[in-house]
Amino acid sequence: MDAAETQKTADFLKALGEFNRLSLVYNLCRCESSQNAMCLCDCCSVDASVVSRHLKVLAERDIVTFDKVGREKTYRLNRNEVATQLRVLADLIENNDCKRGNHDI
Amino acid sequence: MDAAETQKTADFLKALGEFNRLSLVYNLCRCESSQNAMCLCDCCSVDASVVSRHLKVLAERDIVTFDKVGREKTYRLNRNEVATQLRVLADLIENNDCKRGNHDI
DNA sequence: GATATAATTGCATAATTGTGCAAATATGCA
DNA sequence: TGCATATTTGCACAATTATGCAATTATATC
Repeated sequence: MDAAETQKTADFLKALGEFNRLSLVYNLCRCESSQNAMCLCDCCSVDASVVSRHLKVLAERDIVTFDKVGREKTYRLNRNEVATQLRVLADLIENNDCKRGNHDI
Repeated sequence: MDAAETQKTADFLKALGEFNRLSLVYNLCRCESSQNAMCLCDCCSVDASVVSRHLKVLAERDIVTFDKVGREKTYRLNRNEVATQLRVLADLIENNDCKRGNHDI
């Protein structure tokens, strides 16, 4: 587990580990279809600019993906990728194989 | 998913989502036996007081547990609990059941 | 009791992060 | 072109967080 890999995992967890961002993730989780940012604003009582910035952080960590449709951006949760990352970490911790250079995350 | 539950999950992820704390977790992950804080200092190049504070944060979120042995505290990773929390979150996200009041985390 | 080691705490500080507001940008539509 | 809506960005500021150092507490050993 080199430092760069540790940092990357920490960044992923940190992106999820903020109340409003996690609320956005849960909100997207409820939606089958993509949602635009304005719609997502409803779930947290913060300014649209704040939602924009939080979504940017989530996108940087590949937690969400967006499509640009006209003047809107529609976001969707990368369910499988996020779930996989969490499970790989869970396995790593539970199976005591941190000592192996596990870079499959 | 009420706000308190969301906050709790965010706090758990935030505790893991910091480089030195995650390094401590990986370090404990490698150890079968408990490790005292001084030993853990070796894995991150920060002051002992910083390690002490990080371990406190991890303990507050039940990520690690400690025993007091003489003047030392020996820490161990709560492997199963941490892995379970991560997997519950993974399932929640993957299975699109955020809408249910899943409080089993 | 004196001394050494482990760990914590108080304090100051630097760095990061979250936030709101106003302005700017981008796009759609009349 | 002019206006409305969606989103981002610049800026300032508040809040939080990470950190190191020095002092303190707790405990073991001489």
